[in-house]
Amino acid sequence: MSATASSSFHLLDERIQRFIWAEGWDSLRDAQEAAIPLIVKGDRDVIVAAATAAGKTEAAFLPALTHLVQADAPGLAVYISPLKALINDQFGRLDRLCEQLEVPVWPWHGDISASSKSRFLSQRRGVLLITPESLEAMLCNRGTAIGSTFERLSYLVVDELHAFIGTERGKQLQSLMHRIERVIGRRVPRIGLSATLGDMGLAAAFLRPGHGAAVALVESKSSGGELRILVKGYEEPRVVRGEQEDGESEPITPAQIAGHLFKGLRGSNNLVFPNSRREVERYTHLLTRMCDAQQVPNEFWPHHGSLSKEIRAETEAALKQKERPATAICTNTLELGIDIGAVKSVAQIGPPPTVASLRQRLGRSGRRKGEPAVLRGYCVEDALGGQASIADELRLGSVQMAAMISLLLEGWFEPPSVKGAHLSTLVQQVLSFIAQNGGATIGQLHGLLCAPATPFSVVAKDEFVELIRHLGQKELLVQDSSGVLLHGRVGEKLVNHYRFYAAFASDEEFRIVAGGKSLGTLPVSQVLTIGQRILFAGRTWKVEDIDEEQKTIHVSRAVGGAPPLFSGGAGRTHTRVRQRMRQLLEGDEQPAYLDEVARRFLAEGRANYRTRSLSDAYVLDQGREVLLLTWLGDAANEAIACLLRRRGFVAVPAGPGVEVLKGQATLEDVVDVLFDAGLDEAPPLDVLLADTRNLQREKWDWVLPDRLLRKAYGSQHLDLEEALGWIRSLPGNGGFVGVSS
DNA sequence: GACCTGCTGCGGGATG
Repeated sequence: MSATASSSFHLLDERIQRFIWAEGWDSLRDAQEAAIPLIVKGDRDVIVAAATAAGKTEAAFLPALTHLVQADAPGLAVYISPLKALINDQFGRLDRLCEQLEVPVWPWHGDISASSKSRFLSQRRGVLLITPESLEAMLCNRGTAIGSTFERLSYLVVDELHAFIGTERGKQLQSLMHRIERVIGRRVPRIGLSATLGDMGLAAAFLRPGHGAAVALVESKSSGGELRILVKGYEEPRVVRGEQEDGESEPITPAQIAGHLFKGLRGSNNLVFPNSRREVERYTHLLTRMCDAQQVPNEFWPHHGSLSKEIRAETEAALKQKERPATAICTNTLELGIDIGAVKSVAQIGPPPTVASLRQRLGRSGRRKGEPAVLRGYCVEDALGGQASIADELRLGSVQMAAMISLLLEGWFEPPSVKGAHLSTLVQQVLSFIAQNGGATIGQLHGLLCAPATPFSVVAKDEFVELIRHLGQKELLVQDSSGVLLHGRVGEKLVNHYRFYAAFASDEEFRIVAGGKSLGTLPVSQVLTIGQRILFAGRTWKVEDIDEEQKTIHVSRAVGGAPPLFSGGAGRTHTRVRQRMRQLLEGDEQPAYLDEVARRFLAEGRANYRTRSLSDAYVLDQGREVLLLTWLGDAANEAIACLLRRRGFVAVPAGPGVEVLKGQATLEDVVDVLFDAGLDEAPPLDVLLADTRNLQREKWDWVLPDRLLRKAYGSQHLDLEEALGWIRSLPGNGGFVGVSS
């Protein structure tokens, strides 16, 4: 490390400089160079955004540790991570450096012993590595000790900031940091570490609500290397009725795709993303069977959230070791965080959930200098003919894949959605603060959580009062004679269980056990019968017994069988993606990365788009239903559906548009009502959703009063402004109406 | 027609 090359190096403590020499690092990365002077003084909030493996952790900790060891009294830095695995990784990396500095490092999460935790509590100095849930538990259960525990706190470091923005857990994290600062009576510098973000302003506003403009921003300049892309199309033949008498017929394209993967991926490390756990099982099964059939060692390993820790660890170990090549078939469990080394290529089967997610997945490939990142895309479309749907005719899956790749190449990806009010998490934070403080007045709670520049500042005073009253009716809260709020009968029970600490809900699941050995878990919503065959961990099993008390399914090995269904929610597609899809269908651009079949899909989509005159027509008459083709994102389509429902129609968002049941009405009636909706003022969310049921999505939604539940849902899921903007921009506004059938 | 994350305090009994 030369003195002239780096000015930031000299800002670091001498012992840290010696450590860097000893490690043999030739230079500081640009993100570290820029972040050190901003962080070392410990007087401001900073976001460091850089691609994976750019040394973000060091960018935060080299200056933060310098500050800690040079302070008059021993200080404390708190590092907050979304994953336990990441805490364990970071502990390994930090502990060696910190040992030389005589700074203790304390991992703290659910798997850490109580004795280690109490040793930290007696010392209260060094670096604490913790999850939001463990921090919640600490505030909840050790309320009176919080002031002294964090007395010497100098930094709050948030890792994987992008994974928190716009989520229930992110809202919880904001509230936890805020509550700690309130107890110790001063602001603590917040350091956010993130993958590159589209909108740094949103991230800054998230890190320091109300004062985002004052957050210092460091963005790594290191540009992405070369990217090689191949997208292959596969056509699934139509199933002729009568051929499937002995049960479900298996589709044939997965075996073809697996064959291509087998040839292309063997001999190197890769990740395959088929978008669902069920498909992970399907492809792992196909690929391991191919290894068996060719009598070669297996190179394909499954990884998803329903698999046991042991099976996942086996896959991670296969990827990490260097002796033999390994490919993981996975869900987004391998998208974030844990270090699995560089992979040669990434395969994406079907369009990815979002461009942002595709980008994150590709970040795992081509990380060594001079090596390109490689993306293999696979598109499956049903053969046309007979009763093909509009989605089939327009080849929407393939068009979406091409649209998302073209946006990726332009450097665009979805900004995080930060409009959600997350009132569910407000309920949790009210209950938690009462536990911490041994009771609270309504004014105290409102001032803490809902005042300007707090995490729930969108909640008005009257709404907060309504919420607290409702929590009283539900026996979550009671008021004592002096007006202080305490936990009610139900609240007491819920707070005094460890499930309370997580802000997000989770499905109840069955354990799957074979011969006494746990294989993993399966969501409880799934219907199962004894004797049925399921695919799990890449193998076929027969269900022997279902123990509802113990929530356990006992299985034995079996041959053949249909894969089990996993429960799931709905994806959210952004308007920009839908508009690029339309642009692709209207234009004649030929993306070079499409193979012959994928090119044919695009050509067929374009031909059908023209035949139906969809450049002009936005109303498609489909007999009993009308399809309004908006080419907007899901949030706007859902808002349009709500506007029509308010006026008596049955309407649901449907891919690139909104499907409306005609009922007794005519197509012209539907269009009239649509224009009518565009003339009105934007209705408040609770009015818009007045007739809609089943809005509960988050953990505490079940205790929200109806009006606030609608507000919470609407703030997160509807884009009313965009919906009204679309209606108002329709051609002629009552004049020309495009109809196609 | 999706996916992921996380979790305490205490008491009882065994062991050094």
